[in-house]
Amino acid sequence: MKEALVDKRSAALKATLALISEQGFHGTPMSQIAERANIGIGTIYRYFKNKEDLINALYIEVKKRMAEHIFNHSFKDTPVEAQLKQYLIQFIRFSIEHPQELNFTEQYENSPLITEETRAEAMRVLEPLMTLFQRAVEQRLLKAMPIEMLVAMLGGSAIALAKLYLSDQKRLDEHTLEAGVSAIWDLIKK
Amino acid sequence: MKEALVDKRSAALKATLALISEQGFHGTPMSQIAERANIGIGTIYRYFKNKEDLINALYIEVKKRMAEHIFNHSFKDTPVEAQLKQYLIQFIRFSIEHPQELNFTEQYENSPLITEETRAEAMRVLEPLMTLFQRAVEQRLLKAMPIEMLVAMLGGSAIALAKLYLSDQKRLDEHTLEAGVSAIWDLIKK
DNA sequence: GATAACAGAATGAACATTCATTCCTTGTTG
DNA sequence: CAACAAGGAATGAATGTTCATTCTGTTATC
Repeated sequence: MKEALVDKRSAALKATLALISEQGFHGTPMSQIAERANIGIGTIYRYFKNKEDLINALYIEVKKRMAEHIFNHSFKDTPVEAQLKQYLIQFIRFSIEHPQELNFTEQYENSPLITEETRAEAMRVLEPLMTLFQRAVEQRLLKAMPIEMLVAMLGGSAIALAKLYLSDQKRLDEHTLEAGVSAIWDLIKK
Repeated sequence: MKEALVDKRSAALKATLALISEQGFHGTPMSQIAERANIGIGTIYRYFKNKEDLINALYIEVKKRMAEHIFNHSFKDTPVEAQLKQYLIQFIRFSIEHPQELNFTEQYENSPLITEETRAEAMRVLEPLMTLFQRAVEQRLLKAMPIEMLVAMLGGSAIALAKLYLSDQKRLDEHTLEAGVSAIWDLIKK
């Protein structure tokens, strides 16, 4: 029965996400994950080598879901500026609609648990964004500085914006969101 | 003997900072902290109620040191734009010269260990920055959006910039730093 | 010699992981 | 079709380790 296999594995991942986003890595024992997922502790070890492996798999999965959302909800072949703004808006929307995901990834990326390899793997799912940046550079739309610097600052401010509207669960209306995204464009545009 | 008291207490804090910034909270047992600080485990408990208290105290101390650096290395009563840019430059300088501090605070701020109260306390040390923002608003220099949003995005991009130059320990020359800071000003300026 | 500082061994709780056992599905045989 | 195997999936109690905290004895200071 293939069904159950997929079921239990993803139940474990789902429980892990919910618990870690609230309690952190070390606040959430495997026993609690099993309980929340309605599976046995041993079952988790059928699908993941150990706790580290579980968390890593979750991280990659979440990153993929995020990237998928962003790129699937944006029209293609739009002028660079409009395209990038769409990406930003979709990223922030996703983050606000999926607080656990943002919480978890931020925790993990800022912890020493994450490996360079995993970081690189996560970078890879953002490839369309990097391609867009290349286009922007070719069209001389961006400030004259190292591209990683522009990407880093853009990412940092977008995440900060999303986090702000998660903590104060102030409503982020469409207009304010657009204003924020425009500001971020000003950050990188020539 | 007040001397030794200060000595051992700060030795504990120093060791905690170094170890946690490399190994994370849960990768660093109290025993290791004691060893590194050349003190007994029991001694740590003379100065801190428990591990949580130790980490919290360290966090506040680091934040204070950071704020002190920023505000002491900036001239006062300068026009808003120049003043803010100075703050940003000093923040990034401090972060690059004190990688452990940035690592540690980022870890802590993104973990569920930190309390709202501690967050508020940390905010308080940045009071001069908030005052400057108020001045900027009065002079209508900033984009028309909630001030917390501007602060958040500014902080996010500055931290991202500092982190970038920590990971790739690429040299961040004066010129590039200025360019980055100028970009961040564009992010918030009207 | 009294008081405070210090040290590190002892304690006990918590936890990740293992593994012997049970359960369930599917296939096989008469 | 009923009875029965076989094999993989699932389980959770048991294990061994790690670690925060406490306790007890020692050393320094006045």
